[in-house]
Amino acid sequence: MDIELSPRSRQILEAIIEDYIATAEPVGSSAVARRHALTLSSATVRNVMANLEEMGFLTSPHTSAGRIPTEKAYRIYVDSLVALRQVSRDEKRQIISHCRQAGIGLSGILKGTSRTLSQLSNYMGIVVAPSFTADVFRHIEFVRLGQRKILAILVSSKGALQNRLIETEDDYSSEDLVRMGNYLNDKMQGLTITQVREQILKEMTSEKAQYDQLLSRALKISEQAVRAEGDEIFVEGQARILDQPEFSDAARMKEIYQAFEQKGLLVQLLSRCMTADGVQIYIGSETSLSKSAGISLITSRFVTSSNTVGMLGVIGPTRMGYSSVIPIVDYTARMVSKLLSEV
Amino acid sequence: MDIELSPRSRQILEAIIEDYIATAEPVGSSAVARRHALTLSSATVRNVMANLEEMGFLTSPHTSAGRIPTEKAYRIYVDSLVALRQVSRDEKRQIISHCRQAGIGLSGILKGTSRTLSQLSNYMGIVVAPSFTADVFRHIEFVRLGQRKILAILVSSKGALQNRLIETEDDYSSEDLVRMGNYLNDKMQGLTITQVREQILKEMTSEKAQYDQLLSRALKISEQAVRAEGDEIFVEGQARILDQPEFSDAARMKEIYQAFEQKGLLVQLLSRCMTADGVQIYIGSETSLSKSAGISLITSRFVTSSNTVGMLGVIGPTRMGYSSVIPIVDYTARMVSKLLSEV
DNA sequence: ATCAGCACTCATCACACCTGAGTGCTAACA
DNA sequence: TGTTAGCACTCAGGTGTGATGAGTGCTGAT
Repeated sequence: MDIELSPRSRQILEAIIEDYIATAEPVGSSAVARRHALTLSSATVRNVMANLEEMGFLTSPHTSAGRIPTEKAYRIYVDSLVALRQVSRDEKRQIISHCRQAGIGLSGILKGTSRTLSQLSNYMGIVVAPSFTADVFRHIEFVRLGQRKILAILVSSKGALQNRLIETEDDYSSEDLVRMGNYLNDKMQGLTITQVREQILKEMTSEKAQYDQLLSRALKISEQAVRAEGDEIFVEGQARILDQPEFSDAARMKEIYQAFEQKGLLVQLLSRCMTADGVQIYIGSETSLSKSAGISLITSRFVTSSNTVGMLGVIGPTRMGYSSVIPIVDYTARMVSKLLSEV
Repeated sequence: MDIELSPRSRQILEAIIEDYIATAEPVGSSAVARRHALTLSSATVRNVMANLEEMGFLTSPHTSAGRIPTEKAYRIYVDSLVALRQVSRDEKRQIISHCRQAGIGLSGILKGTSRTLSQLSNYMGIVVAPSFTADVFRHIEFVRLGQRKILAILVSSKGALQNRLIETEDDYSSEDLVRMGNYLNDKMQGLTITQVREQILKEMTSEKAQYDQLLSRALKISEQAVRAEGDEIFVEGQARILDQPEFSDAARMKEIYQAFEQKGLLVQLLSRCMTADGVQIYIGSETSLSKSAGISLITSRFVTSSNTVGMLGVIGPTRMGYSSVIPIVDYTARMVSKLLSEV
């Protein structure tokens, strides 16, 4: 497809996209000819633009307006046209210092990170805390802390640890707890943690559990131990999106906010990004977020010391400053990984 | 002040407020005369309205429009005019069932509660999880769980418990931990938990700590144990606020969202509500939220089994359906208190 | 292949005008 | 004295008209 594009066409397309990103207004032929010091007249540019429109890279909102890039144009732009900016020294400094700032511990850093992303990009920053429910179960241990209080320690195959305090209705002896642990460690080898939970839930309704009081209660506790705590997700800079001229219209904004309110949707969207390495870019309908809202998403993975994987990124309008945001997301992901590996 | 108001004036004021709440449009004299089947002509109503305007209960956006209530009007309305609706059976059912739904444990219930509030009121639901930093410190204990892993158990004078897992850089023996505990229990009696933390921070910089390695590290750990975990706050239904016609204007919306983004502001606002019992109502500028945004807040406290206090409520436009929202907030607070005391 | 020129389109703006809801005031009435 | 009908006045908002200008597509010359 893009082989058909002559170098000149590509250059013009790039110019249009960048102009549009800068101004948010349809760009006309003369603007391209002028601002980009091409040795071409506006008429020639017009011809090229007509071609580009036919190929589906541009549309015009109406006859006598300039043209605006389509999703397809953005796609080819980020794939092959955009010249990525370097992350400036100042930005690097900010990323490193601000990420730590918001608080301590994992969630503190991540919160700070989402804020930093939002600040640097001027769009919405978003961070999904690593969850290790996809990891393979290795070992579980229950420790009796006191009356009706149990500490569950869950280890995944990657060495990730998860501690959880559980308060129970009845009291259990240390021996009971050891037996519970052995039972699970024996039965659940090789399953992912999500699967372990499913298995437990299944057994809870089984015949055996109906008769065996201890087993039944053990399952209940275990279930709490492996239950996925709602994926922590940090969104910062929601107000910033209102700065974008294309969202000054109330109806569209409403659409966006409603989409975000179901955080489940976001998580789902973002978990797709977890599998691949490096920066990933979703443009407009590729996000499969609200159909018409013209939103783009730039994400990257990060890794913790215990090898669990989280996701961070930036959400903004399709008309986003890709050239600067992409490197920022990339660099931030690296830095967060580094920061977390030090802990 | 409101003694000056004749019964008729009050009745008319009430009618205007309720009309305005229903329609969000300035209400004119004839509308009042007609819709409320008063045996009065519009001319008479006009006279009364002129009085009310002079007294500061009404303003007109411009000469030939109707009048809209001022904050002062809303104040007197909620204080003495409004006829509170009963919470319907259906709503009660919803409150009870939905609050439990979102998940388990405290934060699950609270999340569900904020969603329920939002759904029933059609405004924004908001819940602040109880924090016990204002409670008086009673007892702290450190338990060694394993290499470099400590469990801190903090008890407040009201009997509230807080467990926290702490990972340390160095390893500590059980004896070390007991000594640390004794030290704190001894020194910090009678202070609130917030004060305890301040005290610890102070001592960390003291001369003694500079020389005493163990003390210094003990303080560091203790500080983590009593550190206030960012008050959990659940906001649900942010998109709903866009339904309100008065916020269809983009600039105002932006203001609102920016205000909410600093959750600190919200927390501050809400912690004011913690002291008093029963439903509290803040109208417009009384919220000391963004000055011009015309926002009201209806809140009530709830109490957990361990006697810590949280806050829940509804945020909406000043032009809010007070008559139905107030009872809903009231009832929800009672129900949540009950729900939590069962745990 | 490039470009100057030209006719054409159409959103946007400014201006004027009209309409109607709502007001304040006054004078009459109970 | 309180209430009401009537009337002149105000002013936001809608509608219509014409001018403006940015931008286009096409054509014919270079």
